[in-house]
Amino acid sequence: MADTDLRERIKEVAVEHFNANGYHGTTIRNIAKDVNCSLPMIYYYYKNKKEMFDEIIKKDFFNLLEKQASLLKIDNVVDFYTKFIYDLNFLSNYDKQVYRLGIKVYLSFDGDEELMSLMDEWEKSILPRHYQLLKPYIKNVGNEIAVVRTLVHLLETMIENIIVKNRYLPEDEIREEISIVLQGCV
Amino acid sequence: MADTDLRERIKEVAVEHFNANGYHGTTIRNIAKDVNCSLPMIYYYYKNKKEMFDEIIKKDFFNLLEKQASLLKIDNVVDFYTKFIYDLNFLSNYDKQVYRLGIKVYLSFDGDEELMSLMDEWEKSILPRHYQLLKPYIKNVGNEIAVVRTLVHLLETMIENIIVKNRYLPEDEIREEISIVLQGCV
DNA sequence: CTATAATTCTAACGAACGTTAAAGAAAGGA
DNA sequence: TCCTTTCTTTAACGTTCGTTAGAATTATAG
Repeated sequence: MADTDLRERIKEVAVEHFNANGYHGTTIRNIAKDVNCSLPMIYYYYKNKKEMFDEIIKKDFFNLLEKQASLLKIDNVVDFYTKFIYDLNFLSNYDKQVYRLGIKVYLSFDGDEELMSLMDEWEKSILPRHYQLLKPYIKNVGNEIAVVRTLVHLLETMIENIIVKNRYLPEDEIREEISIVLQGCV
Repeated sequence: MADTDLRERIKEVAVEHFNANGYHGTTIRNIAKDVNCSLPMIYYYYKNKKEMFDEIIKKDFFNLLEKQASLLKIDNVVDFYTKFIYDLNFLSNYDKQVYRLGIKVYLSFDGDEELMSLMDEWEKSILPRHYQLLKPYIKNVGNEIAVVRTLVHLLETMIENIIVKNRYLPEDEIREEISIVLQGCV
């Protein structure tokens, strides 16, 4: 086992535990047991429980979000958003769990004030980004902003179904729903 | 203070704590401190921590859901769903927090397997109920089921915004989004 | 081979947890 | 008045928590 393999392994197990039991329900001892290492090893690689949780959200979750956002390049609008959501089905287990944990913090079901405000900032950037993306392709009048807002809301629910409830969403259902929202606009 | 006033007060404070800190992050001592009673008083009225949590979900949350569902009577479809969501803004603080806690369990962010499966049953009833409600008013062909599904998904996000993120959703925004989904069908 | 640095362990610390025993106050009917 | 039931408290139990001290082991470099 190489240098930081154990560190990564600890974090993987921690993500599972934080997901299953929440921050307070997760114990360092249980993590160590599942990793098959001694308890103080956790403290060798991480300053404490809180810094571990913070690293998962601040590093891994936001990396994931940025990676996702960077993929936002449009050809056909419906095709594009369908693929965007559909691909979430095939994220790695670790990425899914990090994503799930992030959503948990986003909904202020876990984490602390600091992480929450990071989330708020991110959220504020969502609508403008999608509006800018869709702008060149929307031909309708008047209610474009409402359409983008509705679309983003719909995307949120679908993301939650895949990531949080761990369901498989078939491509045609995704396409159907996106088409309904965008019908006549694009 | 009457007979069961203290019992209710304890539950109110408990709901706040479960919401803010999760099941494991909530301590009986902190509840007692906020209620301004001694620690064993909690055990005088509730068998233990778990039964308290269970009562909140099984009694209060599901009562709330049923009360909401019983209001589902349609005149004008868009008006109706708009009002349905808009009224959530004005739920009492206690009802909002119970609702929030229920959603937390629904997303399996808290609670246990038993509560989760209760939620699953409830969830299965959602789509058929809305489909039956909307059926007489939908005039479109082919994709009615997808429209209902999309509508329910949209409703979910809006409920989450009001209840979980504790935001005020203005009536016209709600109406706009519902209209976009239902456009041409109703 | 030896010394230094990087890992990993056993053992324990104080604090906080859920829960309960046991007894004191308050209230109400006889 | 006294007795019984209902409410409320102080004090403590055993357990588990996050965290650390300090020593043992392993790897690395000279």
